[in-house]
Amino acid sequence: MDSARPAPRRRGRPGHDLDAVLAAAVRLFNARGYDATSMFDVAEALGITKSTLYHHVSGKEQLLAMAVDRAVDGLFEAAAQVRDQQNTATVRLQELVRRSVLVLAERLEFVTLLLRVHGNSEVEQHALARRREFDALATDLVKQAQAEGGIRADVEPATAARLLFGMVNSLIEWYRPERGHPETIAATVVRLAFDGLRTIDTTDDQDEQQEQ
Amino acid sequence: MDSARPAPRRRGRPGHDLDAVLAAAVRLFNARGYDATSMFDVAEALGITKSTLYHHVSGKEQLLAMAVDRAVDGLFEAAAQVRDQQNTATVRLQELVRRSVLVLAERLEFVTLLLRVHGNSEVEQHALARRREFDALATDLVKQAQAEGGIRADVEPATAARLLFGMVNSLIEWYRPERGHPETIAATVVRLAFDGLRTIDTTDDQDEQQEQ
DNA sequence: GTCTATACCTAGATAGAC
DNA sequence: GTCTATCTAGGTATAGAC
Repeated sequence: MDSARPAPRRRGRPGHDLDAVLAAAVRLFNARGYDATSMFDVAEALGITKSTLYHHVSGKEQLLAMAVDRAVDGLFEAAAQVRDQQNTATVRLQELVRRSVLVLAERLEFVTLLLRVHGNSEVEQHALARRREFDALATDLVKQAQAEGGIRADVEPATAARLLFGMVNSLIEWYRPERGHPETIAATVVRLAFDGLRTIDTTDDQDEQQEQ
Repeated sequence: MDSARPAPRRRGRPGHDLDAVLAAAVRLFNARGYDATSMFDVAEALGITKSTLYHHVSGKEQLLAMAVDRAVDGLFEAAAQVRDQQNTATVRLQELVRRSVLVLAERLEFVTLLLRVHGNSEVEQHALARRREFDALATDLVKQAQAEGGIRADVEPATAARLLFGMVNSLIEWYRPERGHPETIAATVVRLAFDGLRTIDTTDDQDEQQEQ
């Protein structure tokens, strides 16, 4: 469930389990790009040969598929949790942003890979389709929030949604676990997105924590 | 100076000029990724053979270098224009955001390529270094704006700058010329970033245009 | 300025021994 | 589960004729 470094290694003796292989692959895919990373590179990072790597996985694409699935699943779990809430659309939109940030932070490497997919294969096209699904869902929530008067209506819903989640997604470029708790950064993103950068005079949000 | 489609073709008779070659290459690099695009693909898009392509350019990396240079140059020109203004840091930050959006929109394909570089070669590392320079410059402006009380000080300058320009940069994922004038989208980004999504009661900004 | 032909290399993936 | 050896496809780049 986690992409942590130490590699749990379940039972096989000296062997690497699938999670360890995936973690090493995804790390390289993100650092150099999927296409620029060879199966030799992945094998080398694990201290094994290419052939041994192929004993663990069916091919390069399988690694990509597993990674983007973990990212997509996380995002849709967040969306499902938000959908089942009994709040206003505006609050649910805030919640979706917050939970999206948490997913990004906790599955950072998987989401990073997802957001860089081009559509060059069936696997990549499927990933893009699910991303579009998520975008549509977010846009719809923005539309509802505008209709109930919770957020400004002078911006196209699709535009607002894309800028909003563009800000969220930009986290993959610089967020690292050392830079603070996911919950803290999530709160910062929500605050900035909804209240803006400008100095606020009337503070209706009392938890003014200095970030990090 | 522009990356327009029709390809000026200066003098050589049936020949392609460098700008046309670059435009075709960059379009493919963005659509499939730099590494996933072969020189054959570029040649095919131009209706010539690989060898002929190599008559025009020294190699694949030269195409990448030219593209990212156009992007970087645009961003630093914007930064230089802002630096020479006699405004408050807050207004200059707004101006940097606005002009950055304009550069993104006008050099969309070049900037897209720039923002996807990994650092796999000298060319890419140089591009990354210049991006970091721009980030530092933006962070500094945020710090100044906070010091003069123009924007909220309860967020780390580096965090605010990265989220702010993360929103700006996310434009490359969805902005297309058909979606509206660059100036319009730039105004929307500035409004959203500085005033937030939340409904505003007191409108101190009178140009409330419905976007697109 | 464009072509055909090709050198040279690295990629993904497999065979089969241990 | 891991290895060495190898197949095959496709990549960048060049030589040299027209």
